[in-house]
Parts: sequence; structure tokens; C-alpha cells
Amino acid sequence: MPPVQADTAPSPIRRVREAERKRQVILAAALELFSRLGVDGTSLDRVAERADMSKTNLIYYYPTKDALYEAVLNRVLSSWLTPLDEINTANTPEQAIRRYVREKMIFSRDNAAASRLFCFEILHGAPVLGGYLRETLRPIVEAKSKVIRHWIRQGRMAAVDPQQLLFSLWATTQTFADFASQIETLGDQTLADPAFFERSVDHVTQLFLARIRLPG
Amino acid sequence: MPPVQADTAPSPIRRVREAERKRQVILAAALELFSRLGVDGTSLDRVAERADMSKTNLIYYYPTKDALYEAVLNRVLSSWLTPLDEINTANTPEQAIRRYVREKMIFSRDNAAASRLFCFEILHGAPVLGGYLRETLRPIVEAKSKVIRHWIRQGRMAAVDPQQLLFSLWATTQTFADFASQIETLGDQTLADPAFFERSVDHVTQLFLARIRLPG
DNA sequence: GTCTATATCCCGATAGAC
DNA sequence: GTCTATCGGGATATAGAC
Repeated sequence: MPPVQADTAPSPIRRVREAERKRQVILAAALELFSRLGVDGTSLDRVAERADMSKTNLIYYYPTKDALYEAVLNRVLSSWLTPLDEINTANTPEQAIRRYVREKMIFSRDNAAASRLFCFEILHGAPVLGGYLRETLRPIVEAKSKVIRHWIRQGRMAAVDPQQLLFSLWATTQTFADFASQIETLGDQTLADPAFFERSVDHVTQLFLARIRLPG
Repeated sequence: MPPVQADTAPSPIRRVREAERKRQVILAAALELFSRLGVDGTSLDRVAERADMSKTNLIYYYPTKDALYEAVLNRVLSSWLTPLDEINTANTPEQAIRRYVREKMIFSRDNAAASRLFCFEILHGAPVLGGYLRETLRPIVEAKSKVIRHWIRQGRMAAVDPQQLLFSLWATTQTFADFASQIETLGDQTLADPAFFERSVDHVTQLFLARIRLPG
């Protein structure tokens, strides 16, 4: 029976895994700080401190601040999009709205930092994500618009500009993450409170269901 | 006939006015840069350059960067609120929605920088505006909520959570300013384009009118 | 991979002449 | 009120030992 791998001679595999784990710790720390203070408002010193390592060490994993920022953004991007999967022809329009809104609100509750970071990037004019918006998100928007137009043509929902509908859906759900501090101050309420969460999901859902409902 | 006031001996009044004009130039320059690059991402050097004066001179008018930031925020605040005036009992609910949405969209079109700056501040957790939100905006929200509840009790609009309604109204209208670069990339459209502006106003208006419409 | 030490630069703010 | 000169601090990033 071979001895358990000792710390003094870690296998290459273990070393790679350990490196990967450290990268994740760094990205999590950076996301938290960037999303609250902005990239320019966050020093690498503080990121390193939060990731429990030296700044030099952090720079070993991500050689420049820009590289770190890009890595944080990319890590977060895909999860931002997954709720959109609900907008497909296998669902009814009402199901699609209900499920999309709920999923996106869960995202706003559980990944507020990611949402805020995305908001920062767009406010800056999308200097890093510009290409992604054009090449990845835009085709998705067009595909989803096609689904919506299909539903409208079939007479299964009221006629609504698909792009505008998507913009409104994003705005109403993201506001609970991006403007959380305002909402909290004005109403003493957080999505972490289950009652407020359900009330918010319900409000946004009803807003859109009323709009897509067919007359008569 | 007295000679026109010479430059070498300006009257105290003229001096004050000139100082006031300079302050406005500085605030406009700072607003433009802060709202795009963030406060931390903007150097006083660049603000001074845009305001066409030396940095030392700028500091003479606003002794610290924080003071400048506060001045910019305060200058912008009141105009952000004025559309809310439309939510009053002299209007019908439908009029209120129609007018509020249009005014707010005009604000998003013509004062996008102000809207973005406000967004930055909230993303940061409202370190400067926190007190203002609590002491000024919150009473306003409560007053407007009262108006909405009044309309509901009178059976003039469907039952909607007033606070949630206000949050959604803000979100759907501000997104055209704060997320303008995203909207532009995804749809090649700007609020500066009159056709797109009208289409957007109409979309948002119909979204809320459908929701407050009474059944039957 | 991690450390200490340090280079280099930029920024906010001050001092003091005019 | 505006200028030149400069201070002091903090930030990103590098060099090189271990």
C-alpha cells in the first residue's frame, strides 16, 4: 500500500488543483470588492488581503489588474444568461415569463455582486464586454425575439416589441440587485427576506403577464 | 454716460457672477467624466483640462475631490425627482403614468450623465446620498404611495403594491440611460433617434397601463 | 510559488509668489 | 484668483532571493 501523497512532494495533479482553487478564491475576493467599490476604487492590496495572500502572490496568478478584471467578468457572464433559456417554444408565453422572472430574481438575490459588476461595466460604456455584447449576446437577443414574434403570430400573446420586452424584463429584475441599497433604504426590505422576495417576484410577474394577456 | 466696466476693475457683482459661471463649468465637466469613468477613475487633472483651467485653480473652487463630487451630486438631484410630481390626485392614474413615463424618458435622454452618476452612487451603496435617501426621498415615496393607495381604494386602478410600482417605473425608464451602451449595441438604437424614443415611451407606458387597468 | 525589497508613476493636496 | 513648484502617499508592477 503506497503512502498518502506527502505535502513535501505533491503530485502534479494536486498542484494544478491547488492552483485552480487559489484562482477561485482570488476571483471571489475580487468580485466582491470590484462590485462594491468599482475596479478603480479597489486596490490589489485589498483583494490580496481578502483572498488571504500577499499581493505579489496574487500578481503571480493574474499578472495585471486588467487581466484579473477580465477573468472576474468572464466567470460571471454565463450565469447571468441562463434564465433566458426559459424563453423557448416548449414553454407557453405565460410559463416563460413566470419562470424567467423567478430565475432572474433568484440571481439578483444570490448573485447581487455579479449583477452590480455587470452594471459597472455597462456604465463605463462596456470597454471590456463590448465585443461580447456584439458577438454573443446580440445573436441570443435576436433568437429570443424570434421566439416572441412566433408566439405573437400564433395569437398566444399580445403584440409587444420583443426587444423592448427583454429590456424591461432585465431592468425590472436587475434593479433588485443593482439598486438594492436604495430599495433597502426606502422600504427596509431585502430580497433575503422571503416574504419580500415573493412579493417582488409576484409584482414583476404580474406586470408582464398583464401586458402579454390577450384581449377578450 | 458711464464707461462700460473695464476688465481691470470688475465690479464685485461681476466677479461673483464670473465665479459662479466657473463653478458651473467645473460641475459640468466633472459630471461628464464622473458619470462615465466613475469618481475613482477620474483624475482632477482631467476635470481641470475639460473645464479649461489648471488643476490648482480647480482646487481653489472645490478644495477636495469629495467636495466636488458632493456638489455634482447635489446639482443633479432635484431634476431627477421632478417627474414624480405627476403622481398626484389632480391627475387620473392613466394620466399620471403617461406623463411620468414620458418625463422620465426625456430625462434619460437629455440627462443620461446625471442618471449614470446616480447609478454609480447607488452601486457603491450610497455612501454620500444615504442620508438624502432616508430623509428626503423616503417621505416622498411614502407620499406618492399614499396617492396610489387612494386611487386603488377609489376603484380607479387595479390593486398594485405602490412601492413595487415605483421601483419598476424607475427601473424601466432609467435603463435607457444607465444601460444605453448595451441597448445601443444590441439594437443599434439611441433615444436620440426620435422614432426609437417614441417606441420606447410607448412600450413602457403600455406595460404599466395594462397592469393598472381595471378588469371588466 | 512565495517572499522581501523596490522601482516607477500618478494623484490629491499644499505652499507661496504674483 | 491664478500660477509654479513640490510634497507625501499609495498604487501597479518588477527583480531577484529562497
